[in-house]
Amino acid sequence: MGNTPANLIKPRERILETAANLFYANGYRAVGIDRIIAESGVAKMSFYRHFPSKDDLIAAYLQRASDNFWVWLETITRDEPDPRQQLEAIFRAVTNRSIHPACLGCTFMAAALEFPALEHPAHAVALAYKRGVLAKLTELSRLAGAREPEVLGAGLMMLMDGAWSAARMFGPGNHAQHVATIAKLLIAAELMPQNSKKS
Amino acid sequence: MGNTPANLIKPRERILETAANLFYANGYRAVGIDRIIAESGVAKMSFYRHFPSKDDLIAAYLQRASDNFWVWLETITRDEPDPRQQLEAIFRAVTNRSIHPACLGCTFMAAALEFPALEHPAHAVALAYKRGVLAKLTELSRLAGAREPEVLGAGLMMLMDGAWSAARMFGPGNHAQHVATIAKLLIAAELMPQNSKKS
DNA sequence: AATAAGATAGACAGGTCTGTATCATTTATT
DNA sequence: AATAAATGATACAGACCTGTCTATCTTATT
Repeated sequence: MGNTPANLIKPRERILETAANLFYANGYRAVGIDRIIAESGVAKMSFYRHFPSKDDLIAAYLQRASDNFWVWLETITRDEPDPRQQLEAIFRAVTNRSIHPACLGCTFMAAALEFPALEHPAHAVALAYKRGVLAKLTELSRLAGAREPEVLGAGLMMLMDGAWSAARMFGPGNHAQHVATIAKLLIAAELMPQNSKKS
Repeated sequence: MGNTPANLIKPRERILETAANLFYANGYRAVGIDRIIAESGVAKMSFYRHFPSKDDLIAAYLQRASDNFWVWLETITRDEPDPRQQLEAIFRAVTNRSIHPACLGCTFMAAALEFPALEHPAHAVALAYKRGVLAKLTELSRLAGAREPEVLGAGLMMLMDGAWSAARMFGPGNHAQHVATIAKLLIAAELMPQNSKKS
């Protein structure tokens, strides 16, 4: 008895899985260690053996979330033939994810808001992730032939973060449903030199 | 002695002012009642006479922040002759604010992230505010002659929230500096029918 | 089978949080 | 000046939080 699948997974993974759900849905300060321990079915000392402190757990969770995101991005863009279509594919995926009821916004943004200090481990992991996304979008913009890749990259980045914000703030059925359309429009505009002349 | 200006302001205002600074900079759960009381120089019972609970204070603060925002928006758009230029003026102002060192992102977004339940008073006030902004941007888009005002309004809304996110996540000198350029580009694209044809 | 390592269970310490109670003092009203 | 209302200072209760300690039990390794 008691040989439920959950008990066969090692404690560290069970903790990270439980923490992921709780942190994402409720935030970081709102979720206590006791609750994570109770819901993951792990002893307190086992927890502190794997994670010296709550901040360490948060940082580990964010790192795992970051890794997961890059895998997700890779699967999305894998079959797209060129940079422009890769960008458009990314924003179709963002649309699909944003309007899904399970989407509760961006957990990295939540980390930055709850831990304002840039040096805080949680903020640092979140910032590294966001820097990576911005760099990726900028690089794809450059490869797609944008006149000002940094500007287009910044614009797409803001659209993406705005979509996550909409999901959290408005709940299901929010205006992030239009992000793919807007992104496509923006890409088209920045790729046509006649539209990007200075004022 | 002790007649410093701060002591001449009524307790309720001192509390709201202190709470504004602390909540905006640190978040809501991270700031305790005791700290607000200490820094505003008010007795605990005076606090609880004006605000029955911490949640009431948070809601009152957010309502005041919302009022302040609409005043700010009014001053920005007052002298602009037409809807399109009003939109562009808004995003110039967003740029200026985002890149300022004192900008720590959007306090309403922080409220939505720390209080996920849509029914929570803090989230409710934040959501009402965001709905208002989205409606305003959509209305200006419509008046400016956008083919799909809801799409343009949604896009501008996401750009704005993305700019606030950038400010919080990256600190001073972030990619929100390009939001005015991007917004202008997007408006131009959506106002020219040949660019908004369906795929 | 013997030994070492990891996990469980629960009590516990020290701190912080929200909110209440008590009582003296200041300010405003009449 | 007398009275009512608002504020100040501080102690306190009860809950919760992070992290530690001890002692028992299960699982790997050799």
